[in-house]
Amino acid sequence: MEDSAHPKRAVTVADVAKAAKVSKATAARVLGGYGVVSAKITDQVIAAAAALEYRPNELARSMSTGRSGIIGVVVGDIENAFFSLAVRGISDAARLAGFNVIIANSGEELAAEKSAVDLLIGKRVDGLIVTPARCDSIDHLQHVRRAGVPLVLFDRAIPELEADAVTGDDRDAAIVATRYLIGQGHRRLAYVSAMDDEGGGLTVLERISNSAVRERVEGFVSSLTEAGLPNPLHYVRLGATDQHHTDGVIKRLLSDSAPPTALLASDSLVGLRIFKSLRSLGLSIPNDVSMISFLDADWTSVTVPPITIVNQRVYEMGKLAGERLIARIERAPLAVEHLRVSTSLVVRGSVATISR
Amino acid sequence: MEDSAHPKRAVTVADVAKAAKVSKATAARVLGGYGVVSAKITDQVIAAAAALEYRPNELARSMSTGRSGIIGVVVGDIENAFFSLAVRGISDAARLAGFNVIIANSGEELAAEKSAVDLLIGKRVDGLIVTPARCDSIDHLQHVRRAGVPLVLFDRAIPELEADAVTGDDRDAAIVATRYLIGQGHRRLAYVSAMDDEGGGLTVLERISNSAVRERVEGFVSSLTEAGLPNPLHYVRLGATDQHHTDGVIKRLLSDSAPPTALLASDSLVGLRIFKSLRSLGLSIPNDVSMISFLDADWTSVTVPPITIVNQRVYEMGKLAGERLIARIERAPLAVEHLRVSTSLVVRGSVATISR
DNA sequence: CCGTCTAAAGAGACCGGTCTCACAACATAT
DNA sequence: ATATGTTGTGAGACCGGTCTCTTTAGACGG
Repeated sequence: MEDSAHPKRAVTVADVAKAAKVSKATAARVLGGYGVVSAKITDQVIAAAAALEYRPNELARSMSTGRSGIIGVVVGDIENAFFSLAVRGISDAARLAGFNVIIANSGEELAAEKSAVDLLIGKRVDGLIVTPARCDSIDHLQHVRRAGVPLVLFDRAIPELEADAVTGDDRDAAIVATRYLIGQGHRRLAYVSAMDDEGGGLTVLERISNSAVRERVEGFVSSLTEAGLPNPLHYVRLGATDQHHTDGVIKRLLSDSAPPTALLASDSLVGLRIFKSLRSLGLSIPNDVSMISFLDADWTSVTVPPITIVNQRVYEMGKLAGERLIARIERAPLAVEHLRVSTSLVVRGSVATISR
Repeated sequence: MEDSAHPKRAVTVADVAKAAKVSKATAARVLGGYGVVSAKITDQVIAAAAALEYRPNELARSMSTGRSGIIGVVVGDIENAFFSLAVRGISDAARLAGFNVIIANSGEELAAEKSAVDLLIGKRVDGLIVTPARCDSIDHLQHVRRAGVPLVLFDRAIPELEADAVTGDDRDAAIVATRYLIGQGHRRLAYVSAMDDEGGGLTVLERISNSAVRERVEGFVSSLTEAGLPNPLHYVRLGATDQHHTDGVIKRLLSDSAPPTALLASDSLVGLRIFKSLRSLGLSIPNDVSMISFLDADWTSVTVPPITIVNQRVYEMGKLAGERLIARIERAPLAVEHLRVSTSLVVRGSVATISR
């Protein structure tokens, strides 16, 4: 009774050709929309195709044309609003140009990233957008370039790799946020990131294998230095990977003999965790401690107080990355560029003014 | 200077075979991991493959095996936390079984959904997970079935279509939430959804072409009826598609001669918009009006008051859908089932108790 | 020493498209 | 009339794998 009894060999051009009583080549010309065919034969073929419910096998098409019409995207974590917004931007750019998107999650793990890249290359994607988990391990990306597959890095740049990158202007963003805090009278500022905190014996900066975070920390540090504040790295903390760890990080920061009066959260997930940590400690924002988060996530505008944020135009970043990649796919010779999308500070209510 | 000068014809089994001085068939056996090959030759081939940096062309592989190892997912909007969580669940299930995921956005538009489905079928995905934008237009999905491609519907069921569906237990969820509100003394309850409000001359229920929303509204209505409350559809409103429209919907609801005392938001995006609407109207939750939202979105736990929600286990739903699809792909004969993932009410602070 | 059996390797068809080339039919030029 | 050009169609190679079938070589028995 099931029509799935016959595993239903798909209808091919040859089938259509036979039904329309023309050669396979002719049917293919009509169906593929290339070459020249008379109007009469065209109609015959189209009618036959409709009757048989012909659907072209894109796989076979890709095989002979060498183009798959797919762009591969490797992100850290789709569940993160940052990436889902970016993916949306990429998808929109792709759709506009007739490309499709295949997404792989790396979970910010190098091994997963490598295998995802390998797999996408295997699928013969026309191009690749990658958020590199680490900026210090580039073999697999080097291989992408050697394979001749267009590559655009997203959110994080790797100067040693000759590949386009689309990032936010992280250094500048951190500077603007930090200067703002200093301008509001803060003198002890902390920077909190979710980066894995593993490297033993390395300085904080050396441990940051993620260019976006590093640039921000550098901007943060340079602003503190510029303001003549001592020991700028003292309050830079990594490892806010989940709520539990964040609680620990925050508790330790605030039990310092001279605790920071303001916290800068490296992304909206960290920001949310910090917010919850502070709340569970019974601390009031901004009276007890001020904070600024990156990314205009949903939650930041509905808290009390609403959170002052660094607005990263992530959708635009994604769209730009998509467009750049497609440009590279369609007309190859382009100079390698690092595109920076500017950010802006959105002042809301989470920063107190400290009077001396 | 550029190595991209040579468009770098990819390395094939034939190349590896030549380098290893064996036949193409033998090299393919080693590289494809099938058949029998002596240890010595195996080593030769592997060495040659490594030297040439051979990467199999999955496209060609899929062509001959008939399996692509890809499952296609068509969602309404990846930017929506509901879908990105679901996609995460699907991806995890897929990865575990060695499948990859290709994602397409329908923007909840039927035309986009159709073309996405067609395209994925063209790519010869091994199976399809679709969130149907409308439950009353099923030609394209019927075609998926006729093409013999396994299909699982997500979030919304279509009984007329013989296809598996994974949804939340929407009816029950609405009943639990509604009864809770009634139990807290509320007598005038509103239900607000983001569904497009287009159909002229139809009753509200007829206009809801989305089974999840319809089930919820039905549950909502039946609970009101059960409690003996009059005119249960009076406060059911569609069209909260963006902030502006939501502001309008809320304003109109609350200027009713007998305004509702509690609002039920159909999803977390609507919930957030309602929250903002109420705030901009200067109304206090829950003193002036109570609300419950679907989905445990980030923002719901950090507002003041935190929002009472219906917890949909979306990740589990996604994972279940993925697993179900894969089961169907790998061992076809399975009865069609509608799997419901139970939900639960998480009571927080957005519902007031009304004493009479 | 020959025949048989089996393991390992090679030859080549096939998947479903694209695309080059050959060829037929007819129009136009000489 | 033949030479040349144009247009539409057919035949078949090709993409890079898989996989079936055939062939070769070595092991073993009698």
